[in-house]
Amino acid sequence: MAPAERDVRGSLRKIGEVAKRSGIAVETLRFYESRGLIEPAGRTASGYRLYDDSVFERLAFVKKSQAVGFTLDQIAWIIAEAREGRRPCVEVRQMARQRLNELDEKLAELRRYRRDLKRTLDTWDREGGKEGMICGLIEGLDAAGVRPVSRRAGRRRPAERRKS
Amino acid sequence: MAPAERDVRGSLRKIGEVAKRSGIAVETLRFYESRGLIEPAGRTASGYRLYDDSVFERLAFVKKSQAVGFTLDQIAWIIAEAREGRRPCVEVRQMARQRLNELDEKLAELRRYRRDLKRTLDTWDREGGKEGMICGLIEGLDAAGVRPVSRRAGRRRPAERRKS
DNA sequence: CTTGACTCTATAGCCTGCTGTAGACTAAAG
DNA sequence: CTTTAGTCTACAGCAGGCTATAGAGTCAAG
Repeated sequence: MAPAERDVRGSLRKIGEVAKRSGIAVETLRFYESRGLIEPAGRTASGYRLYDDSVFERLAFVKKSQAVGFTLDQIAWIIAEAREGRRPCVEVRQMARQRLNELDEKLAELRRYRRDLKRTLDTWDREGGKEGMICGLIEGLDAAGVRPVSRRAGRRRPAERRKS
Repeated sequence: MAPAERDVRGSLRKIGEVAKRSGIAVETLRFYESRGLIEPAGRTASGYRLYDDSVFERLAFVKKSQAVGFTLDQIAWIIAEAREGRRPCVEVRQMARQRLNELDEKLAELRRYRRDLKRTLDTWDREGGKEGMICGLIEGLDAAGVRPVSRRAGRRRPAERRKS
């Protein structure tokens, strides 16, 4: 069936084969192209994209960068820099460090959150729900972020209070 | 000043006051209404929403539920159940347990991820980047999720990204 | 030649929880 | 009465990374 079943290295592949071999969906590949992440080596007369094997390295680069936590925009930026002959390694390192910080924050937040949730569940298991209009389980919790009628302010996120 | 500066409990409040007191933006309150989370006690002749103080309890319920990690749809479901006279506590507990599981998975994944990233950064700091077409820092990493044509494949996780 | 898999472009939708805009009306202060 | 802040509805947009659809053209096997 597949016309390029032979594993000839160096041959040009159509998008479907690249998709199969890379495990990345055809539409995603086209999407990546639109985001400046990859580019076919050329096109057939009828417009089919043709890729050489370097696309796999490129895709690996993209995946690795995603694994570091970079956004597609960041990755596209890195690739564009490289294409213009620059070596964005310094910035890449900086970006990665920032990711690590964000990650630590997120991790700490998630741990706090998990601890609270566990505590909540344990409490529920021990005591069952108290009475409540909807579900005492929830209503028995401490409020976070809502001040019921007369408490001082204290927001966690600067997401409110703007005028248009 | 504001017409309802007096703290008369039991009086009806317009949406702006509810927003101020709850710390939740006006548009968000309307959005919550559209999602079945809250409802005004009534309307003025001219169509202004009027809330009694129970809205604060409701909003607290919503916030607490969000803190447990429930989606707005889940919260709306819980509220709807309660409105039909049922006590969805059993399901709530189940949902919370599931959240805890998801959370543990996510936490484990994030920890692995952080460890890898840290390792990557340490390596970079020690060795600097090797040569590479784009940035040896990244290209020196192990692929995960992409099989570059004929090298040993990646690891267990099937091309997963951490996502919300 | 027919069939069916494959590819093309362009565009819209998904997910979640909001956020913002336009255009019109209402309320309260001065 | 005028001004200005508040409110109304309806709908679009955002972030991020895809995913899907429509409608048309292409290619190779049978």
